[in-house]
Amino acid sequence: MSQTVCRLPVATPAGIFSAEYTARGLADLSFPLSDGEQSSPAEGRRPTPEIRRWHALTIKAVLAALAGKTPLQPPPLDLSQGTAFQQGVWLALQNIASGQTRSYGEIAAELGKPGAARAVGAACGANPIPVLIPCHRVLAAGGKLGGFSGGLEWKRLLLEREGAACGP
DNA sequence: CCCTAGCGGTGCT
DNA sequence: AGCACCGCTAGGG
Repeated sequence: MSQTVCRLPVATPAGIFSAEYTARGLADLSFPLSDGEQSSPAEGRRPTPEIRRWHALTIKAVLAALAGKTPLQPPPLDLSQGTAFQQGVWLALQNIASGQTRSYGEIAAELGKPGAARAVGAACGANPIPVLIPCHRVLAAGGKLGGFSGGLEWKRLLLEREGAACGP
């Protein structure tokens, strides 16, 4: 269920992201591949008019995020592939304003599971839509940077662009 | 700084 | 059921 309908490129000054859509919305956003390998420009079925509309929103939102601005209207997100816990985490992440940060433990507590900081980290790592779902705004306790599946350089860059305090 | 124990969720066997 | 992962954390050298 909820298969990928098509994959489209998102060109930015920082490289070409890749967006995957299902009938429900944006389901995956990948960072630009490391120098060298190219992804095919597009894959899957030809985008429907609806998906083309969503994709325009995706492009705007990603560009805005990379510029440190808060995108006004992101596309609908299809998070149905996640477990209930992961969806809870991803929802909580979307409530962190640009420039703000939380710790993994704080997110866990917010979800009523105070001991689940590590699980929150795992859920952040499973976030299919980085940048738009701002998993980079979650730091380790004590203001330390913590990890980032897309590479810590991205985490630092995104935090810096939105003027967040990140680490000593 | 390092190391250790304990933690919750997830996926594989 | 068991087990081995993890973007963690608190506590102790």
